[in-house]
Amino acid sequence: DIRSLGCEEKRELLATIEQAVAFVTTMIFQDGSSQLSSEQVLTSSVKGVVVLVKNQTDHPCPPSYSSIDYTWNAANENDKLIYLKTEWSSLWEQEQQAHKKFAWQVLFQMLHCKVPIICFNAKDFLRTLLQVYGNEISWKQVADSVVLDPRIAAWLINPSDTVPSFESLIQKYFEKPFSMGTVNTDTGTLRNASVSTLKLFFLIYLYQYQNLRVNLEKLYNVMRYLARDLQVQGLWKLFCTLELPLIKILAVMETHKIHVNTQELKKTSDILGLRLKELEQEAYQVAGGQFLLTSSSQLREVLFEKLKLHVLCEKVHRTEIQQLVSTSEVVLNKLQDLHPLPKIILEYRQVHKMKSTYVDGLQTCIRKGFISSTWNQTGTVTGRLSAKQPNIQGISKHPVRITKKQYIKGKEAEIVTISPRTLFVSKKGYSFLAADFSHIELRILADLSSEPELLKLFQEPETTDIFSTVASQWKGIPSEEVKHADREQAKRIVYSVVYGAGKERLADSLGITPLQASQFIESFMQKYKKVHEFTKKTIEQCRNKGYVVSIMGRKRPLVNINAQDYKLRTQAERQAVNFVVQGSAADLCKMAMVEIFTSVVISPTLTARLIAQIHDELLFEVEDSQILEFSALVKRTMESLQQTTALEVPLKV
DNA sequence: TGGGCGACGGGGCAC
DNA sequence: CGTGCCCCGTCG
Ligand SMILES: [Mg+2]
Repeated sequence: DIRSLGCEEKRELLATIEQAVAFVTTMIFQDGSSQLSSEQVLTSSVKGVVVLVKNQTDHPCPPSYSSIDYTWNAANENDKLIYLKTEWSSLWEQEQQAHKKFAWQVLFQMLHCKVPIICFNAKDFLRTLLQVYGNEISWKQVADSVVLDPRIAAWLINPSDTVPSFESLIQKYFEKPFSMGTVNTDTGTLRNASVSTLKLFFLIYLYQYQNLRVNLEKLYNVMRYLARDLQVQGLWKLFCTLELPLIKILAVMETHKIHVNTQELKKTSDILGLRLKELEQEAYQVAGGQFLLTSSSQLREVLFEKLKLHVLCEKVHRTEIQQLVSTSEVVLNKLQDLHPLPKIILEYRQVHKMKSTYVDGLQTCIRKGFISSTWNQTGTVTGRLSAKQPNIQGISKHPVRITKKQYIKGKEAEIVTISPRTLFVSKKGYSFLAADFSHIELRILADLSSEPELLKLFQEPETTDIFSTVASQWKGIPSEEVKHADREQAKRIVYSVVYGAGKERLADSLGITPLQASQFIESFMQKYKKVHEFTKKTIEQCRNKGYVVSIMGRKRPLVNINAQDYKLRTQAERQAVNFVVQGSAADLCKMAMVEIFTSVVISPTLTARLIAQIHDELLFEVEDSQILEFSALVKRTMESLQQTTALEVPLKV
């Protein structure tokens, strides 16, 4: 505990840190738990930080473990365990001030000496440091830290393993038979602790910390094995150059708060609520009774048992598991001419979705007028990011129009449009800047398949809009005559066919017959032969290796690729094709994030902050005076990834 | 008997 | 067709 150290001891400690070969660290929460105890990390507030300082051992690991320009060291009784308190009862006292200052000195040195910091859920650790020392430091100061996160390593090795826990990693890597020879120090360190002179009531705390020491030593060893595994699987570079730098980017992003227009939020919630009440009454009238409009099972009863609407309609969708007649949008659209109820339900659903998810749902995420999403780096199988509370990647784009009778009588207009994205407002003197890759997945597909027709479209400068051009070629009409609907149809056909949509699915999404859809699929395969070859080749490679690989070497194992079961096998085939394209797009967007972050950190003047990543789009908050300079930098950086990754096709932002 | 809780299914938004 | 998050209702 640094609070018990004298002046000389503090100096010694800083010297030890300078000599360290690694740090293994975790936050300690108010309830005594650490980041290693499974989940529940955000519920309890942070009490302090424990750091295991790894020192050079007399017996370094055998060379087989040190092939990454780094020597992994066996557990050693010289390893030091430090406790840094980060929470202070009152900063009025000089003593506490001094402790806080010294704690930061220790952490600052750790973060800047380029010695790896191993931390399970490193993002939460970095974010907490930024929050605790927010007044003293700039976010740019965490930029050159070297953090290793075992959870991310494990996820890269097996992205299907949804959030591996510390315990499961121990099981998998540490308690393997072959690890027995190298690691046997856990009970040793416990016994070596000479605690007999300490007062009794300290024993329990000491035991806790010794237990923690054991676990941190284990974590260090787990990271050793993971590092080896990453190297063997060719994932080490991806880990070091893309996923690790992303940790701090996400940590910094989580410390940034976005302002929300709470007054507008409240107002729209009320308007939507009134409209829902109206629709509810209309629905009860035409249905001839009350029922829960939000309940699909009750609606099913009304539509198909009471009114028997489905018998007048052939080929209605059924639900996936229970194989009941679906009440989904597609089905309700088909029923519209038979009865007034489906139309009412459709509007009710739209308004209810808007209110519950985007307005009231957003409201629950607001703290003091601001929101900040939690970003999950290991939440997808394709390498994408995910966000929650709020899911800022899923905010509706399309506005909803509400016709209102009387809200504030006569004062307001009859029709109001509600678009959730306008509820987010930038700081005064700043603007939001969005930069998105244009048709990134299609470009990647063109590159991976080397399809000449597709490549040509992207390489020719006269192609202003890819899907309009595809539509004009498709329908054999001049590009000026391509309508919005034609473009949308072309877009749907392209993405549907590429990812293996069946004729029924495509028919539903286009509102055509399955026969027409199957003809579309056929002629698409005919026109873009190399795309079809690419999908076949991808599936074949997956069958042989058991996994597929993205542009940057990200892997997705698909055991079902050789399954007997037709449904499982074909699903794996579609997942394989989708992964290569979606995963590669995720690679590129992450690379853009890392490069732009680095540029801003280096710049003494740029202050732009990343607000969100929406898969192929980066959203920033930029000082108004820097918009021109920064947007040029962003565009240049993103587009030059073509050269970085040696793509045949240009990237457009 | 009834409320709280988690798992699950259906539905719908994003890319 | 793929990848997510989140709403709601149902059920045990
Ligand atoms: Mg785009």
